[in-house]
Amino acid sequence: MTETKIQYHHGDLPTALIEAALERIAQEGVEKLSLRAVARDIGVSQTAPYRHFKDKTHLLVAIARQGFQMLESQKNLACNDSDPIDELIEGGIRYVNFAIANPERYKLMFGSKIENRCDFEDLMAAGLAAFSVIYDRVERGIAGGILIKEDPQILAKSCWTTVHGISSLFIDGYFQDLGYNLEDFLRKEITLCIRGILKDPSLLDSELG
Amino acid sequence: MTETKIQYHHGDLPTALIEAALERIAQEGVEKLSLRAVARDIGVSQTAPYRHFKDKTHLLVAIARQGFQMLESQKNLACNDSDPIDELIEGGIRYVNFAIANPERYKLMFGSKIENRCDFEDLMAAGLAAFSVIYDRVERGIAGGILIKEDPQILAKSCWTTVHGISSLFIDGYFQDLGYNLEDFLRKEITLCIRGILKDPSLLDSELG
DNA sequence: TTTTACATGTTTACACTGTCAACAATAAGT
DNA sequence: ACTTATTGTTGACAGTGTAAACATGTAAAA
Repeated sequence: MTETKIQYHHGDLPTALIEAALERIAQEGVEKLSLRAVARDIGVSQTAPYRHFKDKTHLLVAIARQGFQMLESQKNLACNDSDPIDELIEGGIRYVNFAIANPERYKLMFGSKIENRCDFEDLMAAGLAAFSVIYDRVERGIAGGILIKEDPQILAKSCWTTVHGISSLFIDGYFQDLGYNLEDFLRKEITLCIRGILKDPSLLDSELG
Repeated sequence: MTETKIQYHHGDLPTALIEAALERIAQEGVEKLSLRAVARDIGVSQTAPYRHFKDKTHLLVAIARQGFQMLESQKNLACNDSDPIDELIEGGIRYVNFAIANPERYKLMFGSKIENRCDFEDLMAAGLAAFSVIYDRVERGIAGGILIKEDPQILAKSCWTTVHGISSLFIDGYFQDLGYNLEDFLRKEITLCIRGILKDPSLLDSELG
């Protein structure tokens, strides 16, 4: 008996807006997203969104923040692996796979579409929370004597740099013709990064040519 | 005797457009750039640009392509250094410095502002030409037995990933509070990357804690 | 229960954008 | 000199983000 009557009050417009925006973003790219079009999709007036989001940017920020939370849980998935090296590598692969599976969302999370992203504290916080998954693992790796004795900030940023760099170059089309199966390519690249921060890099010699 | 008469024909509108656009981009960001505003700056009608660029995107592509050429020459600067390891590290530092010095331009070169960048063959070619500077050095490094015996594509992409990842995270504000002097930070990060592809990583032990 | 206040919608309007079509002035080629 | 191509201009259209004023439901206060 779910009547689909047209009612003045939508019920949950904020989440409806986010979902509709996500659909459009996935379909036609972040760059061409129009707030009015999203409102049209839901069947609501063009200014209705402004009751829930201060402006277009704030809607985008909400979507981006959600993305960081997804990213965080993706990386946490690989946690039950006992080997810290494997843990880092598998987490990295998961990261890049998320980015490639949700390219437009990823662009939104990092690209320049959100102007002055630094002003959105909760967004930055979500980004750093996702980062802290890497940080914690690296810290344990150092404590366990597996990684070199360096500032964990430095090592963790090295890892983040690698997965973000791969994701973003891939999405931008610069890694188009790899000549490799994607999974193999990722594994190699991420392994090289980890090799760089390993106390005994020869541990990974078996993985490389 | 340079008369500043208002003349119907501008003389060199294409480069004037690029320069004015660059100025605006640097000042207020790629995202808010308006073609009409650029035309206004030069004192030309709003549709004049269309005689020289098919549309707004084509102007942006021209600017981005120019950026890749600058990047290429920046990296080539560090070429007279005989030590291939130093060469790679110094080139990398130069890369990131360029990106940080020209953040909005860098965003344009990689961000999603140019839709379907893959369709612009010359743009992609300029990007790959810049990449080939890295590639060549890596190839020599492998031949000289300094880097591990792997597909140079893999190793070169590892380097590119690192410098691009650092640049882009830095520009996006995620590397805000480093706790380090920028130069030191860069050197450490890039050194870690190179360490990962070195046949004998202990060569760089003196550089790290 | 009635009334009042508030949250959530809508309509209208404005300034701005990218870009097209039609027209005008200059420069180049015969 | 006459024609043609190049490079400008004006005017228009559809689309955008968003502010202001107004309308409608809903929840709390009387």
